[in-house]
Amino acid sequence: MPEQQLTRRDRYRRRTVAEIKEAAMAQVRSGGPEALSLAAIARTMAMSAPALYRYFAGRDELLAELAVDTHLALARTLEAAAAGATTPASRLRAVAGAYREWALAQPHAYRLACESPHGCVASAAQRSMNVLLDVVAEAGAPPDAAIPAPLRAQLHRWNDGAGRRGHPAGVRHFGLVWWSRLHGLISLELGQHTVGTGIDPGLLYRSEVETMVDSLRHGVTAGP
Amino acid sequence: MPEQQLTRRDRYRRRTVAEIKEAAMAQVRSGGPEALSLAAIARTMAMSAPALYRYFAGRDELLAELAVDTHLALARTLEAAAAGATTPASRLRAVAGAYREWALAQPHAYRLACESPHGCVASAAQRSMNVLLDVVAEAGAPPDAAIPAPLRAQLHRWNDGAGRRGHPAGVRHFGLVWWSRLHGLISLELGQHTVGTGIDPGLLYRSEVETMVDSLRHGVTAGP
DNA sequence: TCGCTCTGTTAATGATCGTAACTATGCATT
DNA sequence: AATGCATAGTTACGATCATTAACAGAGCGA
Repeated sequence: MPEQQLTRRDRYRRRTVAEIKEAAMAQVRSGGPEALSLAAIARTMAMSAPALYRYFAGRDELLAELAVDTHLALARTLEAAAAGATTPASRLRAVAGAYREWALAQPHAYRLACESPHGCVASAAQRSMNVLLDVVAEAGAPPDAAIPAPLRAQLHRWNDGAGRRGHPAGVRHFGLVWWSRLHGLISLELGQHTVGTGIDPGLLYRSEVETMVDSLRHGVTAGP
Repeated sequence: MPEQQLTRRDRYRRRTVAEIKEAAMAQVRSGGPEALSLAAIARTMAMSAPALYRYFAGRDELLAELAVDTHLALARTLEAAAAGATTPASRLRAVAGAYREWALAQPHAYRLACESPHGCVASAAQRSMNVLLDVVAEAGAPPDAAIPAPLRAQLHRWNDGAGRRGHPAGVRHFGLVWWSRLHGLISLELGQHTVGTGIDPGLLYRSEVETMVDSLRHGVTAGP
C-alpha cells in the first residue's frame, strides 16, 4: 500500500490534518494546552470551526493526539542526542542535557506531554524511555540484587519496548529513577520554583546528572 | 487590632471570601484548575457571577490565591507528619510519605499548587521546603565540600526561611534534591505514566525514599 | 442626617465548544 | 456515462463562560 495508492481525497485529508495539528501546536507552544482554541485554529485556516469536527472528535481528542506527537518528537530528539555521543558516560550526559534543553525550549509542549493523564500518551512516552534504558544498559546499571524483592519482581514483569530484548531489572529501575529525577528538576524549574532562591537550575540539574553518572560508574543506586 | 475591632461588614466580607474559596477549591479538587468556573461558583452561592469581581480581580487571581492556600495546607500537613515521628530517619520517611499521600488524595490540587508559574506561589512553597530542610538538617546532611563550588556559592547565598537561622549548603542542596525527586515520582504517577508497566508507584517511591535515607546515613549524595 | 463606599443586581458584549441541518463535491459502482 | 453514497464543508443555533458597564440599596462615618 504505497503512498500513491491513496486517493486524492485521502492525501488531501492528511494534509489538512497535518495543517490543523500544526496550527494547534503553535497555540500550545505559545500559550499552553489551555490556550488551544478550535475557533482560533479555524480562523487561521480560513475555515469554519465546526469543520474541524470532521477530523477530531473534539478539543480533548485533539489535545491527546498532540501529546502523543509531542512525545514522539521528544523521543527523536533524545535518540539524536544519544547517537551524537561516543562514550557511555557522555551519552548519558548528552541525553540528559537534550532532555532539559528540549523542555526549556518549549515548556508548554513539555507540560502537555507530561501531565496528560491519558493511557495512550503514556505509551508514547515509552519510546523516550527506551532511549534512556538503552543508554543506561550500555553504561552498566547496578545489579538486580540491590533492588527490593517485590519491586524487582514487578520490574522483571514489565514488558518494555515491545519486540525488543528485555533489559534487566537493574537497568529498568535505574531508567525509571533517572527519568523521574530529571523530570522532577525540570518540572520545578518550569514552575518557577527556583526563581526566588537565586539558584541556577542548570547547575542543580548538572549536579544531579553527575551524581547519577557517578553512581552508575560505581554500580550503586544512592542518594544526592 | 483584635478580631472584634473589625466592622460588621469586614467580618461578613471575610466569610464571603472564605465561602468563595471553598466552593472554588471544591471545583478544583474534582476537576482541576481548568474546571474552575466563576459562573458555577456564583450559582452554588446563589449569587450573580459579576458579584465575585468585588472579591477577586478575575479567574486568574482567584486561582493564584487558591494555589497559595493549597501550598500552605500542604505545608501544615508536612509539619504535622514531622511532629508525629520520633527519630530523624523516621521523620524523613514520615514527611516523604505524607507528601505523597497528600498529593494522591487530591491530585488536582497538587497540580494547581505545583504547576502555577507565579512568583507568589513559589514563595508559599517555601514553607513546605522549610519542613524538609529542618528534617534533613536534623538527620545530618552531607558536607558542603561535596557540592560543586559554583552551586555551593549560590546555595550559600540563598536566604531560606526568612528570619530563621540559615542551613548549611549541604542541607539546602539535599533538601532541594529530595524535593525534586519526590515531586518527580509523584508527577509521573499522577500522569499515569506507570499504569501500563504494572509497576506499583508506591514501591518505587518508597525505594527512592529509602535510597535517600541511606545516603543521608552515609553522608553522601549519590544515584539510584 | 448626609454622603460615600461597599456590595450586590441586571443587561450586554464577545468568546468558546459543540450539535443540527443542509449543500456540494469526489469517488465508486452499476 | 449515470447514479448514489460517503466526505467535507457551510450556516444557524444553543449553551456556557468571563468580563465590563450601569445602576440600586445597605452600611457606616462625618
